[in-house]
Amino acid sequence: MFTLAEENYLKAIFHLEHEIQGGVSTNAIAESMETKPSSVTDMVQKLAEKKMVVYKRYKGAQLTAEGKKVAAYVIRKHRLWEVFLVEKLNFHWDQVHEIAEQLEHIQSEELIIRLDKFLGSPDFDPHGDPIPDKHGNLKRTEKKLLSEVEKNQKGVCVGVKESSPEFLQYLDKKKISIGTKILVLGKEFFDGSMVIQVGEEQFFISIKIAENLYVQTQE
Amino acid sequence: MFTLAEENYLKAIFHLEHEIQGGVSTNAIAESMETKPSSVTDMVQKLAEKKMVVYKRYKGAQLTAEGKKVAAYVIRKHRLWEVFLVEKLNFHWDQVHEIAEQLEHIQSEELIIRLDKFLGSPDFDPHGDPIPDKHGNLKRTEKKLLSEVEKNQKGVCVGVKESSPEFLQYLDKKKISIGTKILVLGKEFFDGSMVIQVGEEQFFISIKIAENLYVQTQE
DNA sequence: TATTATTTTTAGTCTCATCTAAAAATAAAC
DNA sequence: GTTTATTTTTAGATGAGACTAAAAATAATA
Repeated sequence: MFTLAEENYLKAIFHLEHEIQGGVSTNAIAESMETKPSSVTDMVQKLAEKKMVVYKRYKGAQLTAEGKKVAAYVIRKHRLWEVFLVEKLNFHWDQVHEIAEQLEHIQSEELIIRLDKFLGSPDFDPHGDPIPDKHGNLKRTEKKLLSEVEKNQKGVCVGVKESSPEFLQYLDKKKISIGTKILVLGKEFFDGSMVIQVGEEQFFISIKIAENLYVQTQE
Repeated sequence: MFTLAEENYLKAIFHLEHEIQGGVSTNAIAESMETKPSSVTDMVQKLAEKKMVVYKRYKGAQLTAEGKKVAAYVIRKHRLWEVFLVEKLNFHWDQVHEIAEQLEHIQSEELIIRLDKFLGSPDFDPHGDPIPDKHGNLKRTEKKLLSEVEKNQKGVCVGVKESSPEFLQYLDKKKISIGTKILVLGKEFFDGSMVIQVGEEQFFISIKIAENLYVQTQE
């Protein structure tokens, strides 16, 4: 169907389209993929022939509906594998990206159907990013930083922004992991520190913690 | 380290060395890989430069110690993934080969260490083939067909020779799967049929069944 | 042993995905 | 509104890995 390189380009363009609006520039793609602009031009032209992107000289590339679908499916595979690596093989959040980069290119629809079921059809990966469904649709994400949550509001931990070993160890100690419910009991204007409740425990956290933890708030 | 193509060649040569003795011929490799002899010559020369095989013009190729190690590791990965697919994702024996062909090339030592542990460090894959250990050593295998097992001897089912859906369904019905202990109660010279015991059940099987089931006999 | 037949290798070509260097188009600055 | 700067594209080259067709070495046969 698609080569490894083609899939990587589609994925990169998909991500860039969510950051910047309109056509994605050749240079932007080249930078995000650590390759040369001339290589990007070649590949984008190839993808245009395959109707995966709309491309006009000097005007950048835009994914077609079909291109979006393919890209979202690659991302779906990537994120499902990340869940597998963390939940089943006990990898840490920050160790799984490179491996998932490889696993995302395995070709087998059936494999992904079964993997998804095996993992309990998760909606988020270990970094808190939403997993596209089989049709390429993303769950509308209400993901925000814990520091943005108001007093007396609840959130479910869905990932981290920074993932240094020290931070992850801190979270382990405080029994915070994916799916953990967090209630904000108080918020100090002066330094942004918070008092939160996790399970039965109530404790103080600094702004540094709150700014590096993603939660999904109940709507 | 090694490209996908290189790994596949090493694997193919490894398998062929176990079938025929001495150097493996260019033609044999080409046939087993469904490629042309001229392509094989090219690659074998490349592998010889990398000291993975010993190669003399017109004399075939032979794996070096290092080449054997690399090949065995690829096979180890392949078979571990097959166990994962069958045991965890509930694939059938005959559905997993193609997917494992892809998964075996994922590069991450840590992944395989953890996958192995997750699966309980299995010694055999779902087809009854032994899984090389991390050093590339194969468990000396006493694998034989059930039809070769003598009266009053026991064997542990380790795989199937043929794996048609009908046969697998038959085995399911008789509650025979990997790890099932089978005792041969009687053997008919005339047609090779047998009476065997599986669990508490005793029943009759034809030669056709016995010739397609691999067991490991206790030593 | 001379002569076929087979196997294996060489030589040259092709595609994919990348690169460098140079040209062309667009954007920014004076 | 020219001129400079930046971005993007073309042109040509490279390395992997495969192929076809032809040459060379080995094996089989008369």
